[in-house]
Amino acid sequence: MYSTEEEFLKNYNPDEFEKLSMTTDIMILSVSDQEVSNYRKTSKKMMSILLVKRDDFPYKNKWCLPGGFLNPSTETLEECARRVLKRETNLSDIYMEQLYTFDRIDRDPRLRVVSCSYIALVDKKRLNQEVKNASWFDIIDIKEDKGIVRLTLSNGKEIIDFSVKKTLRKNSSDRYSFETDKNDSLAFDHDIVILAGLERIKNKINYTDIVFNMMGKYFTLGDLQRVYEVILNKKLLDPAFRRIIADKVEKTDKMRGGEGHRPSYLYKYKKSE
Amino acid sequence: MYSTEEEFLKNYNPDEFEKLSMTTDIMILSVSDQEVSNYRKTSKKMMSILLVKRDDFPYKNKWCLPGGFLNPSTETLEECARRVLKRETNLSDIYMEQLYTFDRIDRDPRLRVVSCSYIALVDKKRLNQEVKNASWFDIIDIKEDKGIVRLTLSNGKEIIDFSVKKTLRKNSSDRYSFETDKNDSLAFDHDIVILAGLERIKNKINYTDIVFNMMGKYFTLGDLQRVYEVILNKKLLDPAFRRIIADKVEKTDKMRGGEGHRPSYLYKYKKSE
DNA sequence: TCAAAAGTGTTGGGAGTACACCCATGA
DNA sequence: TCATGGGTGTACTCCCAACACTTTTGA
Repeated sequence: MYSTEEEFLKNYNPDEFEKLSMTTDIMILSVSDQEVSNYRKTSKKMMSILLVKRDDFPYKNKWCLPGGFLNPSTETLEECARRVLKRETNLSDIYMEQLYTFDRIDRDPRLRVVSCSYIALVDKKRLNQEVKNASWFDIIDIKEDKGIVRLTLSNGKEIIDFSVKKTLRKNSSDRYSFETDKNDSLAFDHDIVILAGLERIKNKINYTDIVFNMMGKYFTLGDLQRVYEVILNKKLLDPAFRRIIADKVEKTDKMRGGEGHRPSYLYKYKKSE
Repeated sequence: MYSTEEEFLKNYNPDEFEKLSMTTDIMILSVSDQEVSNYRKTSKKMMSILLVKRDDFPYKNKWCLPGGFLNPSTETLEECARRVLKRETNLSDIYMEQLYTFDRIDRDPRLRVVSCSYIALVDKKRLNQEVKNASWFDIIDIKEDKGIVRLTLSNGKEIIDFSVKKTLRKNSSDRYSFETDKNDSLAFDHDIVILAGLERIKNKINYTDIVFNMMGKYFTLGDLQRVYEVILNKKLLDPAFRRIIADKVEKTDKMRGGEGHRPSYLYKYKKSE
């Protein structure tokens, strides 16, 4: 192989190389409310991911994250990702960050594809456009047992599940590496992308303000807390939670009532300059 | 542009696309000792980065991170990075992790190149091979002022410096994005890669055991503390530091003396569970 | 003898945990 | 009236910052 650009260019012959393509794949994450029978209870929150149903050959009837090929002559990866995001949500101002570049050599049997994955967070209520083949899946269950994480997703009509092996990487490394355990429903390595994405959000929620990208302008502290709880996958104590987020939110004089219990003040996000 | 693989493949014509290439660029980081005059004092530690001098046209006499082109038909990005690492250090068991994928569209004026960058941590004392054109640069100064980070590097003969603008990304985002402020010495966008890499290490040192990849088998707690201090760029208090790392290290019965002050026990890394 | 680093004990404050409690609502 | 969530006060624990202090060495 060529080590320097000089060498590379000197020997550059397009036909000698197998063609290389890149895609961006985006995990668009939001939070949805599950309606509940008891008039007193608050609605249960769940994380949801936007998936697209494929109808082309090797992946017929599988679901995958929205994605698109990079056009190397006109756009950057981020621009490519934004283009996909616009196509799927019709919005341009969504929070988005690069997640990881995945490139298992056989991830697509037809082409050598390197995929740069992104995470996007959005308030589902902002979306109005129905996109062909796209559907929101709620994460109705996450179980972790002996390093195997099992996810169950549902879009109301169809239930899919898959499991991923989560291992600490060898030799005083840091985080986890993921490996498919069982996956019949998602195309490519998108099971891994989703797990890595959820892990990232789980970490970041503690030291950043990213949650507010999934909230509307006004929200109750109970709502906010339930979003935290579903992302962290654990119950939080009310007083503790309120103290922690106290300086990130601003109380308004609006209230929300009519819910079978004491009404609550609405808050809004307070940017800490 | 094509949105799905199906569309893409149907229209696939290699000549229509500008060729896309990928490289891996690796920030190989280590810690070096600066000899000191006073026989009592311990040697000052500094972070060092391995840079390669270029002698090809557009970058003649500029320095850059070691890197290499991906061969799409035979290797993954990680394998490509390991190949580069082996070439530069002659070692195969170095700690390495993916950093970020950079792809400014004009980062290389001759080709559309997407670069996937990696960080590698190594104990400099393990290296014996001299590599042509490669040289270790010590970070002799880091200054941050009004969002501009200025780095000064020296390899003993040559001093280079550059500065990078560090901004919080818009709209309740999380971390920083970097942008070149002034850079006459490094090729491509490697100033950004270095800053992003240092930032990553600085964060990770607190919640992982990555430091030990830069340490020899046996070390004193003073040495270890000084490595933390140079990475975090601040002084730590001895008792606090010892408590924090207490369960990560194991005391041995070896000692190091002959240094003009009380000798110290040597410790080794203790893998947790 | 003494400067420098090795190494340890003690105290105080701030953050998170846990629990107890009261308030307001609509069916 | 009462189940339910909204909302607040307080006591306790644990971690870490800060400081004080002793020990050991080579020139």
